[in-house]
Amino acid sequence: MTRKTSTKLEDIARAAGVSKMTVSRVMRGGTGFSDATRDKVLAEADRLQYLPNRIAAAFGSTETSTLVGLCVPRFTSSLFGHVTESIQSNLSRLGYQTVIGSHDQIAKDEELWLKTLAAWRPAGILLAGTRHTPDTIELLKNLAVPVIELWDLTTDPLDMAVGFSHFDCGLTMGRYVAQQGRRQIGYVGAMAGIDTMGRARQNGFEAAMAEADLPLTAKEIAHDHPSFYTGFVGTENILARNPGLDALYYHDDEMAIGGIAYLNRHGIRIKHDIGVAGWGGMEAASILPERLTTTDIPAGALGKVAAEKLVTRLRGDAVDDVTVVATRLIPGNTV
Amino acid sequence: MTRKTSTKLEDIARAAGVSKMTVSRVMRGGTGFSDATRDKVLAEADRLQYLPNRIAAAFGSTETSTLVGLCVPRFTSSLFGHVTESIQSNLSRLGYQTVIGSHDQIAKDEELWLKTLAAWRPAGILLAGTRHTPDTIELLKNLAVPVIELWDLTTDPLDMAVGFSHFDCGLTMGRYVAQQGRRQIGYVGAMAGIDTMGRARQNGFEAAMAEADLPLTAKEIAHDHPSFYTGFVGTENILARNPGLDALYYHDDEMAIGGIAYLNRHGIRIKHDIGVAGWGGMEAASILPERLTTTDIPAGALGKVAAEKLVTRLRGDAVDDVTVVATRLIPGNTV
DNA sequence: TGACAATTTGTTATCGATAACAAATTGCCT
DNA sequence: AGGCAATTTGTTATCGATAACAAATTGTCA
Repeated sequence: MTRKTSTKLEDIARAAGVSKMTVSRVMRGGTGFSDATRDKVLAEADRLQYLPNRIAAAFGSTETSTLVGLCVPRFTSSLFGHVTESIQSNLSRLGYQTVIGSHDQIAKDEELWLKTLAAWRPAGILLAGTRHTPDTIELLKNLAVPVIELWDLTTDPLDMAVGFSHFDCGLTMGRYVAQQGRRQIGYVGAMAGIDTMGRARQNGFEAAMAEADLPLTAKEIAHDHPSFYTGFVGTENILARNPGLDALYYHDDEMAIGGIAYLNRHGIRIKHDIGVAGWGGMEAASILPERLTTTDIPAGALGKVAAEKLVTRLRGDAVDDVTVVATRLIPGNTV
Repeated sequence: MTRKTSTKLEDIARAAGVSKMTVSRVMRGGTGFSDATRDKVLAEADRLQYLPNRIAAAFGSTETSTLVGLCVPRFTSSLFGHVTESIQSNLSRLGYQTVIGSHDQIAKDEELWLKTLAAWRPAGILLAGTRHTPDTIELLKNLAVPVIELWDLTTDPLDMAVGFSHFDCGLTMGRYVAQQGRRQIGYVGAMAGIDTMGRARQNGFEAAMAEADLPLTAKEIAHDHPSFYTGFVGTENILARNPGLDALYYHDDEMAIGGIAYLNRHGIRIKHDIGVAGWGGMEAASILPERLTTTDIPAGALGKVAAEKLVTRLRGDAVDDVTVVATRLIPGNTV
């Protein structure tokens, strides 16, 4: 069997004239060795270009896996990009490595990803979303590691959760739009029947309509992913069927901006003729002549909180099961 | 020492009445066992809810690490989001797990990330960029695993490369803009002194200007990250200093769109008064009333090629050192 | 049927670190 | 100096799989 020949603890131990257990202790930086020993060992490790072997370390112990799994719907979304960036950099800072997966809202794909990840005995798991297959839930239970569900707090967490209520986002926006005097209000969505969180926002929005005795006049839910184009076309479709609409709530800002592009191109004045509200607080909205009415999501903060909460738990300290991240309605000037 | 109690090969072996070596062979799906044995073993594995232990497998062998490292500048960029998405899904399909890092154009951060990843003895490494510290290069050499540099082909690859020439992107666009009759041309960039690839595009662009005997009239290179806002402000600055400009080439589409927002807000007509060219082919450009003049980057294809190339090499088959991914100038209607 | 090849199965050693415990050394106090 | 505690260091067993080789079984053909 051909073996790697890189420096190992035993080589350092021999060179420094100590046992490899002592070297192990020094390398892990705890206590239980004299200053002289530490200096000698570190000098030899440096000279021999020692590269720690975490596979062997994880194998020999129960506690030292530093891999953390992160599964999101997709990395091409601006919000998930910020979450990923934040989680990765914070976990890295705390000494963990991030193993990623994406499921595109297909719970079975999350399960398949989790199965391969589980073979690596990760220290913890972060899942964006709350819809899981029964096998996923059972596997997570068997793994017995901390799990944080990100993004949505609509349902009970499996273990821990960091996020906010999408229902409340929709509810709050719905109340705001109604309060601005809009009466013929439509919803333009995406990923029909697949995206539970967009659906939760829609439900919240409809609840606000019901409160105000305003039936949600129209809905246009595309089957595609949310995108500028989906918003553009969705707006075209909903207005063709419902010419009298005076406000539109979109799945997200990207679609809202696409919708605004449609409205601009057809001489329909934003706010004056029709109100537009988005969700997500994406930077792209900054190019609009008027500030977009939307809900700001602190994606970076969410990732940071999640990473720190996971590590706190891994270190054995107590943490709250659920952390709510504050979202903020940005009134803007488009409704 | 408290140990995990999950099912191991030995448990299956005992239950199925065979040796654990036979179970190992069956689980890995090769040959060297009868159909009857395989069925018996798989049935027991299923009944006992066997979860493979890749840490032990990787430890016991030289060949079975399935972790692949991916380091990009940041995950919040649309293009890198697409690359990440594509690499992750393709590596996953081929049986590998993706461990991510981001360096935000700081070579030292890439090195630190690589050092922690190296401890996991990854099967391969994907790096977006070609600027590395000496220690990074030495570590990669010692690791002796396939390395693919993504994105830029301007310099010689360390091992393998998948990408395109940023210099050529700038050169081609520069020639196009000059050919459209523009004579007073400015460049609006970002991450001054940090981003080598944006710089390469700028160099190519300037080379085209020199060819056409057009000195690049003005440059405005922000220190910030590229963003809509950076493009907005950069445009304001460059025009304040150079009112006569008749074309602007931007670091990327995001900045170009920000620039267009500025121009629109000040009644400056795109194309008629001033030409605008971007880079990247981002979807957000689809909201513009006219199609943006830009260079389309096939980020998804690039990721797929890189993932497949890495795996081909890992399987021991021959691959080309360098794969060029075709970029495409989109004439659009803004220059 | 016998001989030899091909296939299937088992045995033993091993990867590189850590846990648990034991032993040796050092420090501190009276 | 003596005795006890605290610190430092070493020894042994072990994690769960795979590689290499050996043995047993099955298959094939003259």
